[in-house]
Amino acid sequence: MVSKKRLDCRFNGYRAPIVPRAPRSIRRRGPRKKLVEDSKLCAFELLAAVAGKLLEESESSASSNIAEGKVKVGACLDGDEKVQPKDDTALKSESLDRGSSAESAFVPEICVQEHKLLSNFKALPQAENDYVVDHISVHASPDRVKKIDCDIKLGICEEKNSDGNTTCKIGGSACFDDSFNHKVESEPEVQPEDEKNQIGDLSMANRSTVKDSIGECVNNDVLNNSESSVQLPLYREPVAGAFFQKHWNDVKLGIRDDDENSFGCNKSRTRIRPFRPQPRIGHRRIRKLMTSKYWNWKGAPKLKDCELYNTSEGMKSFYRYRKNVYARERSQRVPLKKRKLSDHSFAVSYDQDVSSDSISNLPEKGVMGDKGNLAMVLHRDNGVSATVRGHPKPKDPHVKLSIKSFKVPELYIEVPETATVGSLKRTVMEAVTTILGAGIRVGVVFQGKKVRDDSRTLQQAGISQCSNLDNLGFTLEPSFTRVSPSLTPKKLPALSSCDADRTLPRSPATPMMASGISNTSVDTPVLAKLDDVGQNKYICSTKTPSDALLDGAVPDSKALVPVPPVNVEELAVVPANLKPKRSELSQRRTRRPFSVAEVEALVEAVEKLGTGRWRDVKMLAFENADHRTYVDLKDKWKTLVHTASIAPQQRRGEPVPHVLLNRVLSAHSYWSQHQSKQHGKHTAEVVLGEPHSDC
DNA sequence: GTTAGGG
DNA sequence: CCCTAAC
Repeated sequence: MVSKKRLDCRFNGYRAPIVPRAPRSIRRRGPRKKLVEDSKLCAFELLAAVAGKLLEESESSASSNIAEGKVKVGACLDGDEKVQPKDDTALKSESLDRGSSAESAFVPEICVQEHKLLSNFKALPQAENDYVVDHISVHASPDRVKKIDCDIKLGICEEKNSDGNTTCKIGGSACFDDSFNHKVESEPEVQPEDEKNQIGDLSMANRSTVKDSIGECVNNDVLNNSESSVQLPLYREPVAGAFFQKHWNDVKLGIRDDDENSFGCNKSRTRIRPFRPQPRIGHRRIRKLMTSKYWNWKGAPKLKDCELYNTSEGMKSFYRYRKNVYARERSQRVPLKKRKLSDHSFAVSYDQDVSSDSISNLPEKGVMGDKGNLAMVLHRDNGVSATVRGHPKPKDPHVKLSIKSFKVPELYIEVPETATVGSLKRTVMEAVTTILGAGIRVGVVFQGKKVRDDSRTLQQAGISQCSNLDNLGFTLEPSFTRVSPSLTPKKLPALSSCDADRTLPRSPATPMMASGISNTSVDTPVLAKLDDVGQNKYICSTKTPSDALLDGAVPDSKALVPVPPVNVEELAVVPANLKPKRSELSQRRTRRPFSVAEVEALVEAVEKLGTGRWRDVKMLAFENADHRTYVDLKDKWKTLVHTASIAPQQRRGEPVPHVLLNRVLSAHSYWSQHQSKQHGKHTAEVVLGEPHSDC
C-alpha cells in the first residue's frame, strides 16, 4: 500500500504549473510552426538588445562627459588568450575531479540584427533580476566597439559510474571559457542622419571582418588592464567543486526514447543535470521580487519579430534541433502563476557568481573614443563577453553586436556507454537548448547592485562616465526554471532546482559570490552537501520555489519537504519552460517520460483501483503531478502493458524494472477479468501476489 | 468531465 | 502525447 501522502510527496517535484488549456479547437488554431521561431535564442537577442539599450542610454550622458574629456573607456578583452590560462585551470581541476576528459561543442556564432530587438527588449521584464541567477552576464565598460562575437562552447567531462554509465558533465562556466573569442570590430563612424534616432543596430558580425579588435579601439595599456577583469565569476571559485555544489541539479530529459540509435535493451539512462546553485539562506526577498512587475508582463518577446542570422551550418543545425525540441513547447502566453513558476532557474546560481569582485576587477583604465564617443565593453566576466560600442553621436545609433560566446550553465549528463555518439550529441544538445531555449532575460548590474528600474536613466542610476563604468555589468538570466529532480540516494544526489532557485542573489552590497561555498572541494563539501540532502530525503516540494515563496510556504531551504525513503528514482524532469508554456498556438506537450518512480506509483494505483478509473488513479498517485493527466496515466498504462508484453530488447527508453512490468501484466490481466469498478476495494495485489521473474 | 481506443 | 468518440 502506498499512502497517498507518500505519493504526493514523491511527485511533488513534478508539480508543473499546468496552464489551463484552451479548447483544442482553439489551441489548434494557428500554425504551430510559428512557435518554433519564438524562442530562438532569446538570450542573444536580449543581450544584443540590452547592449543596444544601454548604449542608447549611455550616449546621452556620455556626450556631456566626453565633452569634458572625462569619458572613461573600458578595455576590450582578449578573451581568447588572456583568459585561457585561468579557464584551463578551472577546467582541468574540474576534469580531474571528475576523472574525465574534456570535450567541447561549439555553437556557431549567433548574430542578431537589432531593429526589432530593441522593441523586444523594452518588453523585457527586468525588475526581477535579483532573484535570478546570473546565468550569463556581461560587464560593460566604455569603449568603442561595435561588434561582439560570441559562441557557445561546452566543455564536457566524462566519467564512468560504477554502474557503467558514462557521466558527462558539461561544465558550464568553467569549461566554456576557452572558447571565448572576443573580437571587436571598429566601424566607420558613419552615421546616417536618418538613423540618428535609432538606438542601435545590432547586426550580424561577420567573423571575417571581426578582425581589427582591441588594438584598434583600445590601446594596449587598456588591454593589459582588462586582463584582470577577465575573470569569470565562476572561476573565482578556487575549486571546481564549489561550482558543482552550487549548480548541481538533476534534470532528466527524455531523449533516449526517441533516439533511433538508442541503447537497445541495456539499462541505459540518459540524464541531463543542469548544475544548480546550492541552496542559500536569507533570500526571502525573493518573494517580493516574485511579485514584482515582471510577473505581470504579458508574454515573452516574440522571437518571430527578431531576425536571427545564422552564420554557419552548425547554427542551423542548432536551430533545427531546437526546433524539434522546442517547437512543441514554445512559450506562449501563460497565466501569471505559471509564468512565475517558470522564470528563474539558473538565475540564482549565476547571480551569486557575479561577485562584486568580478565587477570591481573590471578594467579601470578607460580610453576615450578617438571621437569622444562613448564606448562600452561588455566584459565576459560573467559568462558573456560582449563588446559593444556606443556612439554618443545621435547620428550614429548603430551598434552592431555579435555575441561571440557565453557560458552555459554547467550540466550533468549521464548516458550509458552503449549510447551512440549521436544520442550523446543529442543529449548534450538538448541540455543546451534546454537552457537557452527558454529565453533569457537581461539584467543590469551596476556597482554590484542590480538596476531594476528600467525607467531610470543611466544618469539617474549613477551610470555615467564619471562613475566607473567598469562596474557596469549585464547579466543574462534564464527565464525558465526546472523542476525538481528527485534524489537518487545511490547516485550523486542532485540538488533540486528548488535549491537553485532559492539561491537568491545577495543584497546589492553583497557581491554575487556565495559566501562560504567558494572554497569547498568537490568531493567533500559538494557531495557531502548533496548526500545530506539525499539522506534527509529531501525533495523539492511540489511548488516551485517561487511558488513556495509566494505562498509563504517555504522560503529558503525549507522549500524542501521531507520525502519518504522510497526508491525514489529520478523522476522525469523537464525544464519548466518546456512545461506549461503552451497556449492557443499550443504545441504538442513536452514529452516527459515516466520515471520509474512514477511507473511504480502508477502500477500501485492501478493495482488498487483497476484500469478503468484513471481519474481516481490520478488523484491517488499523481494528484500533485499536474503535468500528468489521467489520460496520460491511462496512456502510460497502455504502453506499459505493451512494454511488458514485448521482449526486453525491444523496449526503449528508461528501462522499467521487470518487477514493475510483471506487476503491470498481473494487474492488467487481473483487471481484465474483474471489472475495476466493481472491485474498487480489493487490491489486485492481494490476488496477484508477487510477480514472477521475467527475462 | 471521463473513458476508451486509434493515431 | 494527441484526438475523437461516446458516455
